[in-house]
Amino acid sequence: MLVDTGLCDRAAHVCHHRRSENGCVDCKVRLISVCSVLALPELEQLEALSQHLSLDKGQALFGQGETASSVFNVIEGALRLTRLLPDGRRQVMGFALPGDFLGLALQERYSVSAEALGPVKTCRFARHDFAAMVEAKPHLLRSLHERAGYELSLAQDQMLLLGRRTAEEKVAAFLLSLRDRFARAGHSSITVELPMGRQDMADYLGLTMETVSRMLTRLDRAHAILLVPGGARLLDPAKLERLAAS
Amino acid sequence: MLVDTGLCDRAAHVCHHRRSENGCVDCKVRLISVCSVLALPELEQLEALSQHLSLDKGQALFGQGETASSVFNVIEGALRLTRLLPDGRRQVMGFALPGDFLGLALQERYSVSAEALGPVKTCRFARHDFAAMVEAKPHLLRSLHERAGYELSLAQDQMLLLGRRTAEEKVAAFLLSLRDRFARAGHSSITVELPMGRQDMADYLGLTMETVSRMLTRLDRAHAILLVPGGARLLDPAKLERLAAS
DNA sequence: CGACTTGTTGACGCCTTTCAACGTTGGTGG
DNA sequence: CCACCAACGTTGAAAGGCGTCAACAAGTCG
Repeated sequence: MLVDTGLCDRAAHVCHHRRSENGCVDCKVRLISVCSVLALPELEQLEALSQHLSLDKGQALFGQGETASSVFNVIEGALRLTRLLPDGRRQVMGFALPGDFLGLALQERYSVSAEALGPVKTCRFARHDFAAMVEAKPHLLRSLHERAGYELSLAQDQMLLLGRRTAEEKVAAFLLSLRDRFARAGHSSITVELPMGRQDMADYLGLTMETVSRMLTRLDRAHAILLVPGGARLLDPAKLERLAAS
Repeated sequence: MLVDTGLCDRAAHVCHHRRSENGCVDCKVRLISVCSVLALPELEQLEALSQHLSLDKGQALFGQGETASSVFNVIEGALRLTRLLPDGRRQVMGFALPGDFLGLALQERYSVSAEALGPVKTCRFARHDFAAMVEAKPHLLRSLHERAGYELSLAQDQMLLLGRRTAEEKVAAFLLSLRDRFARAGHSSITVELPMGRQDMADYLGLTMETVSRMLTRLDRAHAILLVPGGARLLDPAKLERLAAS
């Protein structure tokens, strides 16, 4: 698609050190990220503030309670967003996928911890710089606010799930919601990738690892899904919807 | 403070029909609502768009999925915000208290239903009008966005509670969080008012009414609280914090 | 190949739900 | 004034869903 893709591949290191491929214009997630509301000149302005940051599996991007010095756009890979109880019990608040923006509330401190589930590429901005840009561009703030509203709605879905659904319903609903999220990002497929482990799913759904495993095999045996390494094939989405009670 | 307070009191009905007391300037919740970021001339502008709306106990302000034609500021009383599963299971997403803004995401449709827990007074704006004002005043949008970030953080607290706390912890944490919310609104007291019924608490905490009742009496018998009609006196907040595991 | 991490499966126990009875409060009308 | 009723809350007994503990399987990396 682009002219210097070849060049970029050869000089991959330098390129990644600067910006995505040849800059924001060519960014894989531009059209599904907050950047999509920016015009070209604004995009260049943003690019000047950006900086690429890669993480390996398990690395933390930031921790709950830390001063929020940066905000991030996820370009590639997935992260889990978690909160901890003092005694170590963990709740996964969500999973960040390509196109997601981390720190959109622009608050002083991170309200969750973010850890890479696998290799991750992000676009980093100093919060101060980004906030200044937001201040100068109300439509960017508007876009951020829209996203915040969407996040709030997702959080409400999750509260309903955590409070009022059974284990089987939780797992079924989780698979469907993941499918929908991938579809929104332009990745429609009958096979849902599960970049997170069973424990992460459990901590997301308010269950134990064992129960998640049991429910997945139950759905498998009911021919609603087919478990494959690193994912699940949704054989019977209609049945899944019924089981999810949504 | 204002000249025609006397007049207004005598003509209370008309006044309430128009705006709070003598208008936004005298509004009880002005300093704790989104309006607090508005300068006086802006406040008058807002007042021109406002309209008072009162509800009786049980009345619905709006329903989930309905077109969001209005947004609201809660002036007096409390509402519950709920979502329903198709089979009738209910999750209370939160309780709106004086100073809270309903519809701050400014989305097309309401994501929850709102019902009055008792007599309620609200300040109503046509969403279109309010959105236009927000568009013209970035600092108002900024304020809305800050509130959205706070709401998101509360939602995360609740997800942690729903997913990872025991029944006793849930109830203890609930009492403490209610106390803190009243304190934020300037209503510090050792006795926490409980404007909602046991079923509403249960649907908020992901429990049954019976379990909530049992945990409350258990806390009472442990001398952590004292149950009183319509509320609870927090006898031993420290013990409560310990029991809440927060 | 062996150690380690991750996931699956089974047996058992407990916390919360379910079902049911009873108590309490407040409003209504005789 | 009090009987009556409905809504709300409390308490008990029993059942069940999910968690806990433990063994085992499978995939991964040195």
